[in-house]
Amino acid sequence: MSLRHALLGLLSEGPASGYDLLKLFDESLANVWPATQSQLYGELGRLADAGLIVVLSEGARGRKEYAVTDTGRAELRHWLLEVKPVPVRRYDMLLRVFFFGQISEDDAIAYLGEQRQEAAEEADRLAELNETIAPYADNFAVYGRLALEWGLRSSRMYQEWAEWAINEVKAHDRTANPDSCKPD
Amino acid sequence: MSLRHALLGLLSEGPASGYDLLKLFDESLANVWPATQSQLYGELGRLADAGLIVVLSEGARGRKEYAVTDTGRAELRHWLLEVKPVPVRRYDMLLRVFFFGQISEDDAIAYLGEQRQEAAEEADRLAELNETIAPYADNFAVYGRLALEWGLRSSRMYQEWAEWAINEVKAHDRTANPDSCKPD
DNA sequence: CCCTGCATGTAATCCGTTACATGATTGG
DNA sequence: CCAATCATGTAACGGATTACATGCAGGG
Repeated sequence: MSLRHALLGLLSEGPASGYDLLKLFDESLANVWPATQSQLYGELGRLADAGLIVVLSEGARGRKEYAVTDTGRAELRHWLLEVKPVPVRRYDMLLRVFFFGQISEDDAIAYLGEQRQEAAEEADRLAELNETIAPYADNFAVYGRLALEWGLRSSRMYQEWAEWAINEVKAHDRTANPDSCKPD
Repeated sequence: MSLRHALLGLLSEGPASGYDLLKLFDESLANVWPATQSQLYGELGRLADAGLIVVLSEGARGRKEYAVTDTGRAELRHWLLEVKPVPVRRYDMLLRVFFFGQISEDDAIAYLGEQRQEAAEEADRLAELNETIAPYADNFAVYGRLALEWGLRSSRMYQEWAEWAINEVKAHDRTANPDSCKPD
């Protein structure tokens, strides 16, 4: 149920409409907790029903501006301080690695090479993003930078692992076929 | 839809029952793609309906032994070679970091310290697991080791990041309150 | 006047988790 | 004979994705 806390967190910096929040999500939280429009509006309704947020004002085109209530702020603090984060446990990419026995070693190496490449591109993308953030902006920028650094380190690690794994597969290949000789 | 491919992958090393597969899941795939018993039996039924697997034999206590069909093997290969892995994009732990503005800097540091600790424990756990795997066992062991190495590098990176982030928050604290002086 | 952007909602479907439910076999 | 293990299934619920559906307001 982290979407609700993400919304409470965003609203805790100031009132916003569903539309505003959707943009905030896409700008800042997309890399750690994506959400779709329909999910977002649904959750806002439920948050309002639960009294964690309220409609501050209604504007043009049915625009509703929401603000966090004290109950909502308390819930956010509770989640931040007392609820243990759930570690990620599903890696489509690694699952395939278990089944490398079903494809040729060349195909396995090609797969790992692609992963290496994607990780490198992700690292570049994040490094660039890092440049565009003003050094001392709002709270989101300051703390978002910590998350961004995580992404950078993560994609670098990913890249290095893929390089290491390619060599492992090649070594395994040589053990299995000691007479064959393939070019790099 | 990776559960289905995980099942096809496991079955591609030899026939097994739902019960067998459940144990295989918990032993080898739990860290990259967990599955519950009820999910597994449901998916086996759907795979059989779709003709990707067949019931080889029925044993005692209603035991059904499944085997992959050629269609199933083709589907597995297709998934391995042509379907791009979906990158993980939801990090409960990092989402909280964005909202550090809502808690005190000491609380933020405590949070990061816990994460550092958990990462260290995970690294130890995986290092130990690495020792228990026979050097040249079956395909799963050989390639599973690649995934395990990923986990090791990942938890080390996580740990180092948390240490770095703690210092960042402290530095930010000192910028905000230049006169205060806290013990480490 | 029309297109773009603002703005909100609903419905269908899938995947995953938790809990419930049941029964057969085997070893001590 | 009893407990542990083998073995399979169903039901309820929640969260996420995709697609559908609608309509207003402002600028060119």
